Amino acid sequence: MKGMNHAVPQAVVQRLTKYLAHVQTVCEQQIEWVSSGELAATLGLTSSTVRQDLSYIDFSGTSKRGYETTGLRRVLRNTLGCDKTWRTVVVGAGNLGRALAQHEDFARRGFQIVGIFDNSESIIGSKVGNLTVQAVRLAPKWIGVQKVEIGIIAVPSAAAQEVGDILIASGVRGLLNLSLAHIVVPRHVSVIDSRVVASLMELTHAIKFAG
Amino acid sequence: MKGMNHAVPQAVVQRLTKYLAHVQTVCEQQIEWVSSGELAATLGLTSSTVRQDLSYIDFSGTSKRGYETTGLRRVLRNTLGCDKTWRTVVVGAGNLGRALAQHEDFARRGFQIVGIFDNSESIIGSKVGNLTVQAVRLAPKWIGVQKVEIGIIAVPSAAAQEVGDILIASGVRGLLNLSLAHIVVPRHVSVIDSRVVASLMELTHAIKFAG
DNA sequence: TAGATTGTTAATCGATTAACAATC
DNA sequence: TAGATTGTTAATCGATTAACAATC
Repeated sequence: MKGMNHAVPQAVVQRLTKYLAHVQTVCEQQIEWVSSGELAATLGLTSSTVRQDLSYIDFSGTSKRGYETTGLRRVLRNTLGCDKTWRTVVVGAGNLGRALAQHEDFARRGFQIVGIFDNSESIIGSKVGNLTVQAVRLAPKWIGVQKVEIGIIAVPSAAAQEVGDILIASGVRGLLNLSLAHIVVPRHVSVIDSRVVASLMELTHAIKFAG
Repeated sequence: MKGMNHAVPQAVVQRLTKYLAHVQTVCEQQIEWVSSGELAATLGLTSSTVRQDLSYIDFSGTSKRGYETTGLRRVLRNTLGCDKTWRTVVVGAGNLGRALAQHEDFARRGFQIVGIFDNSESIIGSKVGNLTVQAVRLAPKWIGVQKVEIGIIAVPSAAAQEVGDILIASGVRGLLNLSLAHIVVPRHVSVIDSRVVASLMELTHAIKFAG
């Protein structure tokens, strides 16, 4: 209802990605309607939270029926920005960087990996899928020419800030940081920490204190 | 101070992983003391939040000096469970699964990948580092014998719940879910969603509404 | 000692949940 | 119509921040 009022809390944005994942599934099953109660039960939330969350997006439900699935999918995709293609580069062509550059889920959601960079002479020039690993020093010019919008940082923590600075200076608008390091960025750039490794630590903490 | 009182809020646990990353760095630089103000400035928090967070762990600071770095590192590692080795398997030997199985950061933090499984005949038997990809049907027995504690789910979303059920029945205590699917688990098992793909959506949402 | 920094309590802020009138 | 479900307001809950006495 609030539509483009965009002060959507981060906690809500995170849940929107979950709603989209589920709505995508039910759409594929040709199911036409989904209620806040169903979404809540599926994702372990309360229906109140779901309705509150969906009030942030520009889409209305229907009394007695719930939310029309294809419409909800469209608006969630639009709100989350995955209704367009985002030109993306990966810096760091180690195991993780190479894997992400070829990760199908990224392409499917509109994240098109158009380049991959590394600093190691032994890796530069090698192939990753259709792409050839380029030297990091070529990145700034190339990113500008190719109108790259997103940079994925898949280098060791010690190099993460430096790579971030290069990407930002080259004009990317957002960074996905896969390292454990905290990256400082100017206000006009967005960063999200992927937390793959940190997640495992959260998991072991939880295991230690579970039944 | 509260020590093993373990109702540590998830938001706090997430920040503890960040404190550990930074404390690790300063320890390597032979710096002996770190204050709540420094930690806050580095990570973009308030010193109040840092002190409140550290009050959950069994470690005290010193007036006028702050926190002794190697001691803080030890207690954070212990609290987060990365002071021991966790026997871990990966299910799904696609790009992402293979990359994670070989990811150095995991090994460095004590997550020892002892097995990798897949369902595809064309992948079974192939090598991933020192490991050989095994058929998923062999997982339950193998996991029991090998005393595996953690399972990493790197299969497509549609198969994630089924793989989770197999891992849980085999006796793992925690799951790291890399798929976009929501996984339902019994109370004695912990799950953390890694959100690599979802993070990119959070990022594009942020980019759309940034300056 | 004087001053910096902790640990902790109280105040504020924000997010979740409950409740219910509106509605299809 | 009757009943299920939304949208929204108000109440609750929890997390962050401010403030300050204790302390080294």
